[in-house]
Amino acid sequence: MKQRITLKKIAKEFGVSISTVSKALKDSHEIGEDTRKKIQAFANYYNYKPNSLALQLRNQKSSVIGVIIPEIVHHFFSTVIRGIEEFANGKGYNVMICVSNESYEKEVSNINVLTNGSVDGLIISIARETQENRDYKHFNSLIDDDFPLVLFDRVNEKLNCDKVIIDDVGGAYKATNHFISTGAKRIAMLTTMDYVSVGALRTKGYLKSLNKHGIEIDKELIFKIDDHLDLEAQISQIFEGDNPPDAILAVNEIYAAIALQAAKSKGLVVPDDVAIIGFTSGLISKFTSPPLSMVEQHGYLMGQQAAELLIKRIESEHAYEYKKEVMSANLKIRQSTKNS
Amino acid sequence: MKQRITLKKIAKEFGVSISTVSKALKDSHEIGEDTRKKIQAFANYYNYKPNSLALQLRNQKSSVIGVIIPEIVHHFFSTVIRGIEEFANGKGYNVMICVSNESYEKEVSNINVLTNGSVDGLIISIARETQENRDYKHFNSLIDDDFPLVLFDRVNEKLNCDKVIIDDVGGAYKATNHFISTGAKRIAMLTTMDYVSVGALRTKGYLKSLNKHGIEIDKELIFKIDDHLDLEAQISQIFEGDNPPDAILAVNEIYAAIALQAAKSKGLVVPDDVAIIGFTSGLISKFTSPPLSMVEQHGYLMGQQAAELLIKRIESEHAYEYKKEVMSANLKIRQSTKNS
DNA sequence: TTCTAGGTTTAAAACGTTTTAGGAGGTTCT
DNA sequence: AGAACCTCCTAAAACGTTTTAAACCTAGAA
Repeated sequence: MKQRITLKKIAKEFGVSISTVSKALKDSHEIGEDTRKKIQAFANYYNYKPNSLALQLRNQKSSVIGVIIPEIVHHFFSTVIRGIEEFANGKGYNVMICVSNESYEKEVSNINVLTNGSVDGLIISIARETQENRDYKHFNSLIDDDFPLVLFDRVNEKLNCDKVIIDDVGGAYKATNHFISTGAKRIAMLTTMDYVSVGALRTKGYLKSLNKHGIEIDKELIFKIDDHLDLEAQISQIFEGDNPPDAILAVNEIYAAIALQAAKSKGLVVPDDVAIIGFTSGLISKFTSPPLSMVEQHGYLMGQQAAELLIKRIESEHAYEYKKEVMSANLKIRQSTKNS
Repeated sequence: MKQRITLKKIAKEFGVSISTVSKALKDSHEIGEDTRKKIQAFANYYNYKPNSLALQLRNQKSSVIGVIIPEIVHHFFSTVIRGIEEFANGKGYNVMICVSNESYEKEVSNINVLTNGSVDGLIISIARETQENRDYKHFNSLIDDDFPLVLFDRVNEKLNCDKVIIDDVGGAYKATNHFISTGAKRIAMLTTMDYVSVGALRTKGYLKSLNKHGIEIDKELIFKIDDHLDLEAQISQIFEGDNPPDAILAVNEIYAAIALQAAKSKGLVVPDDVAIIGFTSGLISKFTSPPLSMVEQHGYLMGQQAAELLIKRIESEHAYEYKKEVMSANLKIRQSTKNS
């Protein structure tokens, strides 16, 4: 790669000092007009751009935001990144992405790498393995150092920092209410293992709705899927019992789509025999047949919110109390549910 | 945020010089054992990490790879990023993502920001608007400076740099052959405007197959969709003519899925009345009914390839000729096509 | 005693930038 | 003539690190 032009080289070229060049390029009145013009023309010709590393070092600020997500090939997360990216860019920040790949190890090492000065703050959604282990010391040490940190979607309530989450309880509550009001009697919950925070919260909303309507809870109707095992096999179990559900609330888009396929392959008609709602932010649900009713997750807004919280934190001189933003989750009815 | 500990502070603490501290932390034999141990213990206690900005400045190397993609909420691109991320991390690099949002302006400004020293090289997929305008001077100036650059998927043949592309011609050729061998007579091509490089190439493969089989080309069967307008409306036109196609090759997953919906809403049976194949890398095609046959795009491998080419280029001392890697695109038959 | 060798430590430059404080040289005012 | 004030420019410090060259001891050898 060709050597880039620096202030030093320009200074040498004209036999002036580095500071003269620096000021000339800033159009400072301290520098005589002809010197200024000469230097500007030269710098322009050689396409001078200040080295941002040097600037960052001097200013003790990188104007880069680090983002650590469990997985990037995932519609929801990429939507969030989009929101972060857009908001951050508008404020003059760039975005550096790392993927923890759901691994505790990698989450820790990503945090280590990014906090070595290359990043002014961090936006993170916690890895599955970390939630499983309940080991949050890497986050706590960040917090102890007052390092700007925003957690989103997969958060831990005990961590003392800014957070932005979806109203998981509310979304599941609304969905379950909708099932009940359209006549469903046996509503199944298709969820994750308990340690995944969103799975637990959505189940909570489901239970809340059943309770409110005085419907007895049947544990046989709560299916906890293990992501490490075969999804299709586990999900098709739903229809094996002798008293199968007439409605299914799925904790994410893939589960919902697989449940739909399984139902159809059992010869069941959706939504007449069984209605389905999934939490989603993806495109799949639009193209299944019938298209899936869903609880919409506004990833884009979530990303914007997270970036806004983070940048405020980065740019504020003094400490202030941590905020928790809750994004509402609304129901989008398509054809996998009956009309009320 | 708390001030981070630096060599200078440690040096002050012990009344020694900065170089002593630096060497002590590197376990250099030049430093006496007791001094070394003392300093190491102290640094460890205060969790000293070298400031990477300072290192980057000194070493004239950031170990960061910049990636500019047209859109991140897109299964194919996020898969590519995943491949880049994984390969780059393995080689000790981090990844910085920018989204051009298909805009020429933003592509230029992203390149400007990233090449200010914050990034050792760039991996880019060209924005639609840039392809539309045929204005590649920002790329050419990068190339003139010998700045490490790899283009992927949406490339321009005239640009003199490393490239990795999918065998678009071959993929479309195979898909069209499959249609012909399963008895299709009127094969439609559902593609983009000509300026999108992949659209043009896939159409080329389609034409090549027709030519080889001595099938006359019917321009009425080539539908060029304008991404700026309503997709559903344009795509449903396919079935309006009085001699509609019995097979459709779609240039991407969304077009294929919409074509499928349109066919079904016309009362056509897929694949009996009309067969469909789409270029895809997403999840949608798996969950439509019937699931879509597809030309698989190996985004993950593509990302790895791109990262490998780039890092080789970054780390090589001397110039060498530019490479073009072509990833093969194979056909995955599901239920939207007849069996041969 | 003086020299040498070896062990331990430091000064200084380098990476590229900005900024504060000040210096040179001229003009103007008293 | 001397003071005061411009205009134009520069030196040097600062950000945090690594590394080369050199300096300072002390012990042992001559």
